[in-house]
Amino acid sequence: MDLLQRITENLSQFSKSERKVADIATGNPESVIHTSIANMAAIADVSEPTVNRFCRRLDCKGFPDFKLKLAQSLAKGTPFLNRHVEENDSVDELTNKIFDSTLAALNIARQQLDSKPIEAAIDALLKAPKIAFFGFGASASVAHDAQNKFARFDTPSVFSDDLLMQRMWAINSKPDDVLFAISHTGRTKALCEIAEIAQQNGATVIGITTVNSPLAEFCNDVVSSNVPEDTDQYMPMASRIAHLVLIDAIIAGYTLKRGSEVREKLARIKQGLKGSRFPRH
Amino acid sequence: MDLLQRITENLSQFSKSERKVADIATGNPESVIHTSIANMAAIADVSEPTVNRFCRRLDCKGFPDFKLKLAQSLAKGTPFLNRHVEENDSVDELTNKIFDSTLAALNIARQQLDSKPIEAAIDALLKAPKIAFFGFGASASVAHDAQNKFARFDTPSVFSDDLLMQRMWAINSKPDDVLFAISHTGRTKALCEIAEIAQQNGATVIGITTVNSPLAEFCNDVVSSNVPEDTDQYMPMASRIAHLVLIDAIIAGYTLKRGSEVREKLARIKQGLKGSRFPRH
DNA sequence: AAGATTATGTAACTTTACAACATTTAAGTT
DNA sequence: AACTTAAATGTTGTAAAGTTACATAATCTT
Repeated sequence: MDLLQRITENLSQFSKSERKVADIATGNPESVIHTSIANMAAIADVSEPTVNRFCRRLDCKGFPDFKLKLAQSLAKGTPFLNRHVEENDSVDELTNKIFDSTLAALNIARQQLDSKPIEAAIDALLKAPKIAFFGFGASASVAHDAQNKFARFDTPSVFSDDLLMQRMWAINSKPDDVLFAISHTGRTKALCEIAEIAQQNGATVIGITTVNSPLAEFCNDVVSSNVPEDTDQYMPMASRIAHLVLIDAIIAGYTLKRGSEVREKLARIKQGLKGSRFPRH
Repeated sequence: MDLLQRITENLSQFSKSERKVADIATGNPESVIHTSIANMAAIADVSEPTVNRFCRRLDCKGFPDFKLKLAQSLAKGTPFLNRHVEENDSVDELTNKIFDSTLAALNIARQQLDSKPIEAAIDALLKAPKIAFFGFGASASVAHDAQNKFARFDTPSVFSDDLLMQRMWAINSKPDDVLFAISHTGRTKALCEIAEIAQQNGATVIGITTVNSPLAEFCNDVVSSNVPEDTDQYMPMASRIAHLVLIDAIIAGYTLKRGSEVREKLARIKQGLKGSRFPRH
């Protein structure tokens, strides 16, 4: 876990002098990583061994090791999840903030990942006669992306953001057919209806959505991203990226389980696409 | 810039012995950061001062400073870029690898970011009478996503992955109209044609693509993600995520420059969408 | 308040990194 | 090809940094 964070969280287990050291470390980590233990001890007004003991208490081998880990903690940067764009930001600042918060959101999603639903999704896909990817609004493009990838396999797949088309597919669905219902909030009424209809016809409904949402009720399997809700200020940003990556993982697993023969086909498809492109010089 | 990357890029400026040191540093950075200069010299089979000189050549104050920067470089996580999924990976491993490599790719894109083209894109959008988002294959869903976001503003915008529709728009385009041409490789022939037609009609063509690609030739502004080409094994994965985030940044900047009145409208739109959803309990 | 326990500092010791100088190797030059 | 010059690499010695072991001071128990 992050060292700087660990220092602030475990302040209680430090002694009086050690806390002085902790204050210096958290207050000015940038300069601490370039300082000697003697200097550090002088600034904190404690003895050198105290600084050393402080490091050990944090599971570091010694002061140099502490500096190393502190440097890494700094490099990783604070989880910039809540760095919202502000009025007077320059384009450069703003771009970095957008990247930062996306990275932070993905990181959180990664850490809270549960692979079981993903595994279940892969198993369902392996025996699916046909597959559909449905979503509305921002989730429509996620569904679009997913279908684009599945178009490379031999199992028939469709994408739609059209309410009636979706409904028709759902009514025509048969057991083992797989429907991906994509929605960040899981509260889109129309999609819940579609999921319900599909499920009534025996299809396997996989929700790329939030657990405990209305949509989750109608899903046989819920793949959740756990991206904090307040990430997306005016429109979906980080949440849909997490959805895309989750689908990437499902596809990677599906590709793997389909065996080497399918992977060769994929390589051939990639090769075949080159005809539509200018060759590299 | 990233130290590990700088070592591999500047291999030429190192002497023979220094290159031995570079090999050890890049080959096993994890253990190097916990080693003394004496040990490092022994492993590389050179003298200690050679190691020291190697560090200085990389603008480090000395060996400890080098270790510090190396540790930071590791913490940023660049090395996970090439973590390809393998045959016997469990679903859990594989999912983590997909997340890791996506994060790594985004990180690189972030570090090598040039905000000037983004700024230019925002300026072009601000005076655009109408906007189009075109792309094929995986980039079609990126274009789809971008249009979905722009639908919230008052400027007319379209998305298409249909060759003829795109061509019609391009022919009908007028000065100041903005066309987003999205393609990772920048080698899709059809898209190059469209871009050329649009440009001939005076439209501003913004490429979300690779610099120096054929497509870039027909663009007034190229927003590039700099994601390494070999990231995507069978189908686009990391590259398109970077494109999405770049577009997010453009939209964020556009939203900001449009002023508070537009932001209020966005908030109202978000509010208005709630009618299509189940309320939160 | 005496003894036990914990916290902190002092001093000696070890390791580490670096500078100055020496030697080797490579590259020009006549 | 032999000599000259410059660059690269290594050797030795030293100052600084970090750590250990021990001593002293502060704090807590009963």
